[in-house]
Amino acid sequence: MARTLPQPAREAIEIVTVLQALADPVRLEVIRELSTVTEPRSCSLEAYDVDISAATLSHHWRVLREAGLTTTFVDGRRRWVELRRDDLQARFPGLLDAVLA
Amino acid sequence: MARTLPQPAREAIEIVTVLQALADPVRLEVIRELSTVTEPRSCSLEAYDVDISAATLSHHWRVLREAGLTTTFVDGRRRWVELRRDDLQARFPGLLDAVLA
DNA sequence: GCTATACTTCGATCGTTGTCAAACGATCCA
DNA sequence: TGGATCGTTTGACAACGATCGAAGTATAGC
Repeated sequence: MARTLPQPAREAIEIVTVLQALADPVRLEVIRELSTVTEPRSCSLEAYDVDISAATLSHHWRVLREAGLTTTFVDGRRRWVELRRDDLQARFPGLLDAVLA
Repeated sequence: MARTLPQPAREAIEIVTVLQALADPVRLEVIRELSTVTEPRSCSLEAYDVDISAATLSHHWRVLREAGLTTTFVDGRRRWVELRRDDLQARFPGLLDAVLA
């Protein structure tokens, strides 16, 4: 896990941006799938139950990361995504649980 | 309070639609202001701290109502809006609290 | 070095949406 | 009945955003 792509600090995460990021069926789905595991998960298209191109999924990862919902790790050619549970819980307690319930 | 404008039944409220409705700064603001009172509140522009036209606010009330977030009552020339707290709490427990906190 | 791999970025398309002014509809009241 | 008021709807426009294929970038492995 070489480096981490740029992402907002915990205090810089904005509620409107988070809601905008969650307000898309594809992103909500991948966030749900991310929430079922605790370790980082592969970024790749095959790992998710969505019917879009790799380019589009890449766009969604960026939106989620820039909104502060996920962390992306780069490891060679592979990328890994992880939900920022703690940061989100600290910033907006209960929000993620309510959305994913 | 003559009639109530059409709105989705509790079971028909969708999470993505609710998130889309909340993911706008103006709508989030008026929802916040609505949440500070328990009775229905006036629909009129002067009653809210937003910098838009009456036509645009009217559009936002429609989006919120159709998403299932609010109920609109018609009484003569006046309209009143109310947060659907119970329906939202039943459908997505904790969501509204988390968003408004 | 070369080539295959894994994902991103670019450029373009096209539907969606936030916005306003103007027109409209309904209601109240003199 | 005729205005004035309150709010919606319509029509138009610009900005945004989801999407894709193609080109680009970095890395692994030979």
